[in-house]
Amino acid sequence: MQPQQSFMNLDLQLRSSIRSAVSALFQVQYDQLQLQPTNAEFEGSHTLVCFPITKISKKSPEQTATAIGEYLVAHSGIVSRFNVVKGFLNLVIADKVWAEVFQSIYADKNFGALPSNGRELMVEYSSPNTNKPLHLGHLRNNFLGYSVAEIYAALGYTVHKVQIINDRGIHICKSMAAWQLFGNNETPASNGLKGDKLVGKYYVEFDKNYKAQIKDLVGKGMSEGEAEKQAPIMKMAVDMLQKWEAKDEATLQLWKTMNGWVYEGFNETYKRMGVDFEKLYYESNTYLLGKEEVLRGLEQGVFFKKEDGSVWVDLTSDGLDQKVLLRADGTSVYMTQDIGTAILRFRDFPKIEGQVYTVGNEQEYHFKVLFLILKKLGYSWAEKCYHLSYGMVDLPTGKMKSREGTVVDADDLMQEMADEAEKQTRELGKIEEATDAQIKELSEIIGLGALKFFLLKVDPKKRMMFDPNESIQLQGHTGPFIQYTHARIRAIIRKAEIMGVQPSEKELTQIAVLEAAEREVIFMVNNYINKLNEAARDYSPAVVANFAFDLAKGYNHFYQTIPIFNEDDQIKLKFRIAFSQVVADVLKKSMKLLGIAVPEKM
RNA sequence: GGUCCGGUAGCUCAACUGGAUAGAGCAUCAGCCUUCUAAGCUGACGGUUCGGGGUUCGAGUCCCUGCCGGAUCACCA
Repeated sequence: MQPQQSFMNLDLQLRSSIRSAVSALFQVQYDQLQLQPTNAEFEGSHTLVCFPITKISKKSPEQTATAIGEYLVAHSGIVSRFNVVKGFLNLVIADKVWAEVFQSIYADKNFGALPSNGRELMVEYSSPNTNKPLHLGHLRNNFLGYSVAEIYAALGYTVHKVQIINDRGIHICKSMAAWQLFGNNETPASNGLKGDKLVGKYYVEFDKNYKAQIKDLVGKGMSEGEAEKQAPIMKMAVDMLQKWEAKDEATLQLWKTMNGWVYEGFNETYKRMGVDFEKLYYESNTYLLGKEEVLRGLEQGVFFKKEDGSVWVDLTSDGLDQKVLLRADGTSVYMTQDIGTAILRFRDFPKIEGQVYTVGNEQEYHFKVLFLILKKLGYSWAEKCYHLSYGMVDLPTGKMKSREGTVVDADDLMQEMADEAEKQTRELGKIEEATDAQIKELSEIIGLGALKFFLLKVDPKKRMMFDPNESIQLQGHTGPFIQYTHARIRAIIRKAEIMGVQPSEKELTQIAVLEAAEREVIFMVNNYINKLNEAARDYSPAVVANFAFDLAKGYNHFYQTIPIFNEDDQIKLKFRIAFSQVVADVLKKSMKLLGIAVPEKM
């Protein structure tokens, strides 16, 4: 059931009218109505597909459609005209009905934000390793996860945003080893480098030396496989990992220090990205719980032990394979940690009905297995867990490879976008009285808006192409296009305020005739909640992004055709001010769900 | 090899989950600033929806089959 909405629900009314028509005409109860937007080439806004109804009506599609159309015009009170093309019944909603629809939206101060539905959800996103800085792939991840969380929140859910930080393991030990060898006690404070960048630098340094050592050993006649194990720097990293697990004080100290640098760097990046988290989980805190759970599962016979002492789960009956959960030496693997993390989260937030994991599609198998294991352990919520799987971000030059140095750094990219926005803002020179600081602030909004929109407009599950030249575009199907539309409307509102034009709710319904462009836009705005539901159902911010773009486009069409302030008719003038106001609000709200701000001027 | 995902205009993406003559943006070309912000608007050009079968009133969408690209099938995370 749809929650009660304070604005007039045209769709529901129309559906109910059509059902009445069908039952009156054909004496049959029919609920599977296929209602869709009317194609632009025909008159009308809503189209009823009548082919399926012919089975009931025992008439041709045209006759069926015509009969329903005539009935609706005579009895519904909302349909003023209709036309029939083949089996399609195109309905024209009366302008006074549109005016009422609009008025109810205008009057609803909370339009687009549903009241709490009492349900809780957790959304995990970001979840980086602590050995290198965030990159373009993380940007897609963060923007996606953040946006999905916001969309659910708008629909009345209480949403908890979290992440799991992979703070332990061989990767961070590699950076630690390299830093000890070559760091000369360098710190972010001593050299001014961002903490995550500094640690990342030593991760690269490790790899460089590691490769050189392997090459050297192979040159001395060692096999490649053996050399990978025997390289001194790798032995050092492995040794550190073991010391870490044994809680060696000096190792822990170094680990804490270097992770601390990384977190400082990450926080700066998150701040600029505009994302936030209610609670952070650290693998170093959850992997032990995972281990306990696995041992419990072992006792219960859910898992089994092999001769060497390693613990496994058998998923062959689910069409999957066997999977290791604890190594022979008792140490945990990635899966073990994720089991612990999931359980811990449900203990921390007992009211959540499920979790959304925003993680790349290369881990689809992992999550399939994870959810199955949790189910086997007896956690019923496992079925409500969802892997929000998204495709890789490709560069025109191909795949991003951190080892080949082809990654696009998140900080650099955000800076480039802001710089480009600033350049174009200054070239256009529209904001005459702006200070330098204001221009910087605006450029940040525009640059980040462009970047976020670019990454969010594509269906998450699809792999996407990131062309720097295209992403930096501020025209066309972009965030700034929508921001610009908003800014233009705000200029109109400011002017109306100066002129003292105050739309009143009562007058809004007095408008007799609407322009086509106005009808179209009201139709779109009226569809906003439907779009949010669709976006939530599909975990796809792209739905919201494309909605906002279409709405902006629709409004721009109106803007171009109708000079608002040339209007003598006060009712029309006021209606158009209110109408513009509503569009600006909905643009702002929908962009906010994408994490994108909209400026007052640009 | 098994499993999963994808293939739509020159390029980047849509298509309300089976509906009408498949739509936008970019690029190219032609128009629109003495009027609310031209980061805008209007038009033109652009398609065998990877190929081949099938299902039905109707298929980009569902089924089968082949081709191409990607991911995954680790005691890595």
